[in-house]
Amino acid sequence: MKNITIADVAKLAGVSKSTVSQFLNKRYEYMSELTRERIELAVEELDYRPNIVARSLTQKSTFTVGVIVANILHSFSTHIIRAIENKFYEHGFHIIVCNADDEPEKEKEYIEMLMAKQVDGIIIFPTGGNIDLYKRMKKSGFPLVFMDRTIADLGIETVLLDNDKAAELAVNHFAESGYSKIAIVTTSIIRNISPRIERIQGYKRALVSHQLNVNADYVKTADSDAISSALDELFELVAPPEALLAGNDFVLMEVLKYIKNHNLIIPADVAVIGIDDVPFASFYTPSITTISQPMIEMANLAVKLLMKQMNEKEHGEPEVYRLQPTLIARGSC
Amino acid sequence: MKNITIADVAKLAGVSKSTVSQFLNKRYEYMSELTRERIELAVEELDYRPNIVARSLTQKSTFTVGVIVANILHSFSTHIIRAIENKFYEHGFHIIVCNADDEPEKEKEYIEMLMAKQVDGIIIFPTGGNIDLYKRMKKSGFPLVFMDRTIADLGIETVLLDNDKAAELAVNHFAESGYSKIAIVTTSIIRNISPRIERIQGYKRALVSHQLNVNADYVKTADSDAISSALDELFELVAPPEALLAGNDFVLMEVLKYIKNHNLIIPADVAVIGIDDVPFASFYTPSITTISQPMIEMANLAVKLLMKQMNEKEHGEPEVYRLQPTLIARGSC
DNA sequence: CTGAAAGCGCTTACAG
DNA sequence: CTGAAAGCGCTTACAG
Repeated sequence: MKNITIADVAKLAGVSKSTVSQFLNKRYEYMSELTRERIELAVEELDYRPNIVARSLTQKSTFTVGVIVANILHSFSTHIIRAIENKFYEHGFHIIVCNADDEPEKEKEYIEMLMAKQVDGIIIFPTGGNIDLYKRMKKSGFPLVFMDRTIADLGIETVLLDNDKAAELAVNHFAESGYSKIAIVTTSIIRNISPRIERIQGYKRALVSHQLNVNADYVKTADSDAISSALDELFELVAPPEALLAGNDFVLMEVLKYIKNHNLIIPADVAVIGIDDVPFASFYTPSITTISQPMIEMANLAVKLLMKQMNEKEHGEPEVYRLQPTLIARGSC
Repeated sequence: MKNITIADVAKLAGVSKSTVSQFLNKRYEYMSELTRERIELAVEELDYRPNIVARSLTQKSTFTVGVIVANILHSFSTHIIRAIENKFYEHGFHIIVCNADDEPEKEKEYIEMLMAKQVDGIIIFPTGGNIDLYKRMKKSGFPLVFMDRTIADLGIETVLLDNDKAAELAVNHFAESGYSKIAIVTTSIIRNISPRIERIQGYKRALVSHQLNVNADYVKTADSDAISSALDELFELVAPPEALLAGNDFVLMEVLKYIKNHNLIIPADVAVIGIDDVPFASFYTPSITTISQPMIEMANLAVKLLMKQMNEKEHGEPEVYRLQPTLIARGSC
């Protein structure tokens, strides 16, 4: 069951390996009709498939890129991965998906493994825990794009949501519906995960622009498993909030669980808006008003930027691209 | 910015490439303490990383496996991918995730690309549209495991849910709650996608065992976008069903949308059970009774079977493994 | 228009 | 205990 190689094709077609290689790479210009046909036949006959590993070794390109997501369980991550995969498929590239599980250590191992595997570039949802490594990659000119999260002063091209704006849209909507006691809940902000920080900033700024009080008690950050008790604290306040902005899909689910368990009514007791347009938003009761991210565009842009880096030796000034969120008004506010 | 290779290390350490290679592969037995230390230092000094592509070429193993899912948008697929990835990570393997998008043509391209890339094995959620190709792979001894769906008479190792049992659990639960007008809705069964067929069979068998009528009008199969009209037909029957078994997560979502749009009450107007324990089941109103698949075990088993095939030349008799579902009783029935 | 040769960066018998 | 040589399956100048 030995593999058939270019040598077998060459022998059968009665030409040299070089010529077969030219054929495989569709460089027909200097090839006689006859030669071409004979090779074509031989390839057919042997059902020959080029070994891409060997090709990669000579060409210094594996036609594979890595995608390391911080946490694959976010519906955002899954959708982005899918869109990235789709786009690269069009270009004949494969992606290797890695899940850092929010652990910088795991992220580091993945980066090293991917580079050892000679991937042509990497898209990372950075955990933020490997600054030195990011710097070294950047310095060595390795094609690299950040997604979803930005890290200050690194000069790495980044695609992310205009998070400030996302929070602002939500607060505007709450305010226009007459709410003034508006709280925000996000997952943990250790390691300064940028979207969370920016969403809180945007929330505060928007409150101010509506001449509303910024109440520190109304800003909660907690790990997934502690969100329920954070909500307890919120609702035990003398003046509990009447509107809740959920910072992402995890938080939204925790909020909805909490509301259900405490027999609260949306929006009569508390209005809700979630950032990330989760699949069930439209048929939940009541339907949930959400802020949607332009995921396809974000994915396509990241792919485009990475491809550009892979194709050009000269890298331009890296930019941070902030795409615009949209509010989808439904029944929860 | 030239890459540093084993030759650079050898030169710096003052030994041959062979010896460095021995070192890298941790074959220290016949190596003097001194040599080892010098190589260690040289590797450190140069920050040398082996090129895995080159290694793969000689070793005929890429330490990479492919996973082709029929449709990545099912929450089941995502969870399985995550668990597979986790398990392979432990073994030092990477996975390349491909999404066939329910298109046999795309599945075929992926299989060919993965094999050209010399992956060590593939786990497929088969679309069912490439029987000849599956056969050829099997015949050539290429490590291959099917997940979620089985294809008759192919002799390929398969891990899937006991689908018959899944439907039975649901029907039992409906019956015990006093329902007799029980319908089942699944996505399209063209190409004989096995879980759908088996779930319908299990449904029928369970009805019989409860001495209930098997009413052909109560069995609906339709593409995602046609489920809504299938439900119309169901509810326009002279004797509309009072209980609905949703064949998977897509169907469940369509069912819930439909129910919401028509102002029906669960379970008063219609009881609902969904196969696949979707994330929102526990906090939906009412909470949704579901049939849960043992996803982690299924993933781990598939990995184990594939690893076994990759490590043994002699393949034993391929088996079909059906894992057991569990019913999670909640408020919708 | 086509082929011989060198090279990509490793590993693997084999010899000493 | 260590090294020279061949080989993995391709591609790429270069020569003719």
